[in-house]
Amino acid sequence: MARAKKQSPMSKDSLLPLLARHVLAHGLGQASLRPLARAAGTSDRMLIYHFGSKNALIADLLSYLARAYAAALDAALGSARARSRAEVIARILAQGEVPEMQPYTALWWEIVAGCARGKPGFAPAAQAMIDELLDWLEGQMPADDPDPAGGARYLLTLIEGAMMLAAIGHGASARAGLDAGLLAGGRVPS
Amino acid sequence: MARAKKQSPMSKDSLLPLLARHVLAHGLGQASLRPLARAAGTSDRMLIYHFGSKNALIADLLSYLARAYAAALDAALGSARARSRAEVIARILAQGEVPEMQPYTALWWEIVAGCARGKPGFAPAAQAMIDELLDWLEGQMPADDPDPAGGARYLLTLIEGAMMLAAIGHGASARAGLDAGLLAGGRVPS
DNA sequence: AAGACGATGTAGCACTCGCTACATACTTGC
DNA sequence: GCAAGTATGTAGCGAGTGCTACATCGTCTT
Repeated sequence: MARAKKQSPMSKDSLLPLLARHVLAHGLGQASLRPLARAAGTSDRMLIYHFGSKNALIADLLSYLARAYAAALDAALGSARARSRAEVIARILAQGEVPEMQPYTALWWEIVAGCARGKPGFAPAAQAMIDELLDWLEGQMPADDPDPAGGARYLLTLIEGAMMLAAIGHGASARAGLDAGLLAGGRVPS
Repeated sequence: MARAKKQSPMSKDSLLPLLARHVLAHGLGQASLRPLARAAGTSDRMLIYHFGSKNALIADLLSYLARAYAAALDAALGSARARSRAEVIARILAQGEVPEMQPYTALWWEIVAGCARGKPGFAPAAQAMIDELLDWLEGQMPADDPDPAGGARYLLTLIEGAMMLAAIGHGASARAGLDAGLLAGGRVPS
């Protein structure tokens, strides 16, 4: 009755971390079966065997990556409230510089592009990752913020815009925009 | 001396619009030589002949698309100043709904993903498109805006963040964020 | 012990990829 | 008219794609 059967040393659960490591390093565009299999120490045959098809593998992988991203966020970010919205932004943008987060940001735009083209499995993963970030933002909002929920979404919008501009080499515009929007204080016209 | 030689009916200039139409419809991911050639009424052989390599073709194509995007923006957008920053955002987001602009937004995220992976030719095209949008935004800023340049960059950041959230199906968060950020008027904490 | 069954390797299929070699037009300069 | 060069078609190469057929190996049940 002891269910402690040796079990195969290879399963979805043991494969996914290795596959994730590979796509974080090399991107989803290069994620074809044979390179993935090599990275996981197995064969394309086995990947199909375990996941059924490449599409299913990618969907499982994205879902795993969303969970891994959540774990990385939890591990790397504090949960103390900030004193101002500007400080919330500063914290998350500083976080974007941390080396272990950069593969996620590189991968992120491939996921967004996949969403825009309607690829299956992409939208749920993207939404899960944004949900996670939004949760963290809400927890960071200053205690005296007049609208923590709306403010968190406002900051989320700014953050993602700034990350996109940074990705294409327009980071200076993003910084100027954040300064103009956040540091203008009460003088921001509607 | 009459330079009106018949000239070949096929050249980069005549091919690029047809190639652009194809990638706008089907995405950069499906942009391999044979489908592109079919869309342009020629052969892969001829594409290589005219552009030298696929990389060069993509680079030329992205540069052409950036110019086409600028032309589409000019044609579709007015140049009258808005009365408020919120109105500027409303105009550009309404523009995003216009059918002839949607292929560009779908393509946009593939370009961003290419930038994030350092693909050659992607960053200049992305920067050109953002420069164009930024120019238009600066021209739209209200006459009484205290900081038109910074404000335009601020709005650009918000717009791109909102478009990204919309692309992944998180448009509601983006709308809530814009409302919280722009409609709060002078009560926005810094 | 025998058979069933899950796990894995090997080989390969039909296809697409970017690109090239070669042959052939067609136009142009003399 | 003829050589030269430019433009185009055909065929194919070697590599990579997702995926499958088949054989095998090992464990587990009975």
